[in-house]
Amino acid sequence: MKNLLIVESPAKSKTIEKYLGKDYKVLASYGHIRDLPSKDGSVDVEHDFDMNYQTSKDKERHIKAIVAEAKKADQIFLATDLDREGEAISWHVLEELKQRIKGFEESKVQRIAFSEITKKALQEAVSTPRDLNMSLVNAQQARRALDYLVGFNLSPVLWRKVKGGLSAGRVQSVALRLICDREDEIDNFKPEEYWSIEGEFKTPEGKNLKAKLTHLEGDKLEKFSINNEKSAKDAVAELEKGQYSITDIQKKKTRRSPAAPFITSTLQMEASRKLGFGAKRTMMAAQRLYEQGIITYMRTDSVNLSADALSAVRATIEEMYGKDFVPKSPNVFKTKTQNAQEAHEAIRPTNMTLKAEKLRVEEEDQHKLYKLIWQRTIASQMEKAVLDQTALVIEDAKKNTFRATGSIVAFEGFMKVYLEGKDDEKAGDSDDGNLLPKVEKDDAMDLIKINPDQHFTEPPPRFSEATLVKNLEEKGIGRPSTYAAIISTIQDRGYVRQEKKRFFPEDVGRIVSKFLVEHFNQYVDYNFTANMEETLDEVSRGEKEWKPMLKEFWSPFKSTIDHKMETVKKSDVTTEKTGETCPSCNEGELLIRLGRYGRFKGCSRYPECKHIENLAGNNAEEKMAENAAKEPPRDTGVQCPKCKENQMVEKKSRRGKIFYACNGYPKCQYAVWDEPQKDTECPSCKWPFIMKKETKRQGTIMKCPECDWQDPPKPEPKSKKKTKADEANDAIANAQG
DNA sequence: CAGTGAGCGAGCTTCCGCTTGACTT
Repeated sequence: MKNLLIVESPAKSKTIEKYLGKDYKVLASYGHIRDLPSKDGSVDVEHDFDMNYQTSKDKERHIKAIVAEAKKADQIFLATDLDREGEAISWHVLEELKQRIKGFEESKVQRIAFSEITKKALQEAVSTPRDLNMSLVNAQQARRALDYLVGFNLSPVLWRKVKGGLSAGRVQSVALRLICDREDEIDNFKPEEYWSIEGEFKTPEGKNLKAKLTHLEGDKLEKFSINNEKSAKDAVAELEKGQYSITDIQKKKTRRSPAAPFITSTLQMEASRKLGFGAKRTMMAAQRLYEQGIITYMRTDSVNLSADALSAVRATIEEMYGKDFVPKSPNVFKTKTQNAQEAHEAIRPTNMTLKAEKLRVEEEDQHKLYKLIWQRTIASQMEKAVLDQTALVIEDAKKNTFRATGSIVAFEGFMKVYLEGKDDEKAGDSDDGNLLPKVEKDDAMDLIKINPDQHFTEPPPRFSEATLVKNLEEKGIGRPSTYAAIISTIQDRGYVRQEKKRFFPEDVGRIVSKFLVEHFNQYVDYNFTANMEETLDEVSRGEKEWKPMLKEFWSPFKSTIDHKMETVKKSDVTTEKTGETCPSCNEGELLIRLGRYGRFKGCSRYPECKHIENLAGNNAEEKMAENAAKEPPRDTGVQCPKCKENQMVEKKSRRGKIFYACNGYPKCQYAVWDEPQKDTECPSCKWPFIMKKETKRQGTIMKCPECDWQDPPKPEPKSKKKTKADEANDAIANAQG
């Protein structure tokens, strides 16, 4: 009796084989084994959306291994992940087996699923197999087809209407839109002035206390109640007259709950906030930890811990921190992700007793990340923290009211181990650890000083990798396995760049996003994916057929594509009129155009008039320098004889011809056609270098760029040597003479 | 003679989600 079990990941297969024993052979599919090839026609829209799947070259090895074992096996268990993609992978595996094995008995194939890798869960899964859920598979096929159709029809529109090499897609275009919309908000933001007023007091015991003004003559202050310097000064004058005392001491207990254990998105966010890792770096380190069996699977959207893990975590908490830190019943978390598939557990250490200090891994990144995961997992199952919050109310007879707040931690709870980081927090937002001096009700408070403080409202912050992923996830856009890839794509296309870990849109990005929003609004709408998922759910429940769903999407989409291809003019998308007259020729109009290095101003009469201006705020020069730095030109080691500042370097002309020019271009424009030779001098005119030239007739020759000197010397000028034509002419002349 | 663009128009680009590879002396 031989059983074959197929999972997606090879790291998983090893563990499972160990648990199931000798009767089971466990192989990995290494993800999807077939896919739509990246070319036109992979979804045949003419023939009822026929899907032309192909196995890829690099998966062939794994497929062959599965086929070989499948021939020998009595029973085959398809044990891929229990989500939509997993169901489809199982189906693709089955389809390949049927195609490659003659007389394959489909009856020996069964589908199983488990949500944790323990002996018990595995044995239970194997004893309760089911059939493939074709509705779920079809929902995946519909998703796959739709993504392909959007991407492979929208991208060519960009090539035609903006420029080549660009791309658009259900996910990346929304990510880009988020960044561009945010930039528009920042551009249109008008700062508003507001003032806050702080009072500095002395308590009867002589301690200083700062408190915020909350009421002015009985009126509650709102953010913009005091919005100019005069009102602030008037208020200060009024407040300085008062006699203040403590009129109320308010105490309350608040509880704070721990954050849920990590899922892919929160792991990426916290690693970014606390360790400064980018999404890619985080996932690399996590992958290594996973492969070594140190943590559970790192691409997940489930916040659940398995039952075994829960009891292990609770035991560890009790052992390390005592009974008081273990809640009566386990903390339960609800997913905040739209469209969560929950095929795996949350990300956690596989062995809670392995503390970060004892972890033996080579990479520092893995070490730091593991510590974070360990702490977060432990904290998630610890008791709530208890904070004692106190507010002191200080008032005068005219009901001018100040308030000072402070809190002390009465019980640390989970905060002993781990506190979640925050994005874009403003200083002074929290009163944690702010200790208040001892006072009694009715104590007189001597006013020392009133401090008015001018503020301006600030625009919303630009996205970081962490906040972008968070936003996408909340909208159900993208998956744990693709967050890092999305970030790479929008940067690789030149749509956005990162500066100090914040996303800034580039000119091309803004143009593309604006174009898509204007002409393909419903396909880059923030709710497009959510709507798609709703319909896919109907498909997976068997309430809707997948091909009619595709048809409903495709017909209006295709006609929009065709219509826009015909009617939208490229010039309307990429150029902008300024109404200014060209200062060089006084004839043409200045236009803002999109170039290789972003937008610039140029004359409409190009190429007759070559007037050009850099656009303010455009970092074209930077990008040109960056480009040059990528492929540093080959240095000849010869100093430029004109400016005597820079070296002569090898360059390529627009037509691809090699020449040699001063590296100080465009400041110094000295250039020659042939390669300058180091440590040479023209023996004739003493020019600081001579050049090496390859010729067909004479082979290699040396020559001076300034005078006629060359070695070997020039052959006799042609005019003195008679050509055949000359001889003929002579002959005619002789005959006539 | 290169650091931004037009148009002539070859032939090229592109999606999202699963997963980890590695030419061998």
